[in-house]
Amino acid sequence: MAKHKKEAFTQREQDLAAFAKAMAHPARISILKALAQHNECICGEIVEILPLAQSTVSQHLKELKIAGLIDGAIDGPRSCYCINWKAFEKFNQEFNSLFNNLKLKNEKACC
Amino acid sequence: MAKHKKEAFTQREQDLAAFAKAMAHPARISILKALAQHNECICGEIVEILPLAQSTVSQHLKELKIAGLIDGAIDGPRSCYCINWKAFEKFNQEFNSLFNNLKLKNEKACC
DNA sequence: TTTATTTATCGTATATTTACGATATAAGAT
DNA sequence: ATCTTATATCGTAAATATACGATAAATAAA
Repeated sequence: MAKHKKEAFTQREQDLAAFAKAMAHPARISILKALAQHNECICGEIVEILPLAQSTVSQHLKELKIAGLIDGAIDGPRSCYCINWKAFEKFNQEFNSLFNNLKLKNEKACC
Repeated sequence: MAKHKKEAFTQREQDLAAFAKAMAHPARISILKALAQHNECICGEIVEILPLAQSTVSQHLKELKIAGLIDGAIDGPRSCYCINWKAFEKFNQEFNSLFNNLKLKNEKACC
């Protein structure tokens, strides 16, 4: 009885949650940061930046790619990743429309 | 060998990841949305909104509270929750400083 | 062709998350 | 005092996530 009930929620809720989930690990934040700081794709440097085994980094990269936060291209024996800015833009909009717009009205906390 | 290595990352990375993790489930997004739309605390209505058992909702609320995204006050037999706007403000700033600022420079994707 | 290099995937052990029902707790209502 | 209502916590089963080493795959270099 631990089957996820994610289908029971709206698509927007699921999408926002999926984006958040992709960022829900410091290693992935670190990867995203490294990619965001480079204008060009990074190929192998990421493995050296992170304190994790190569296979683990590869797994994190895969998750980020599946979630759509990064794009990747295979370039010979090496791969090439970069931030998918469109996905971030969409997340930002969703996040703001959910919270920041409401914040202006409801600034005063009640507990 | 599945021990988390979160300590190996910076505090900011861990904090951002922890915030994202709290939002990484549609049920919690739904709870946050409901709370954000109300200026006053919702007590029991949340359980009725969600398609989940009362105990499960309570568990999600607890996670959100521990992560600091919501505040809660016990008021007799019922509880009272509301958004912690300060935490959202902080997250927004961190997120923007990590990604949106960089985005302006690196708009052009490369793969 | 063989060898080296780089990255992805597989197998697997452990940890964490998710969900539920059952039960405890705490205060108001009767 | 007892019953009702609202919420939290416990126990637990199943699902997912995390990490690593080993290995595969794919190209470049020799």
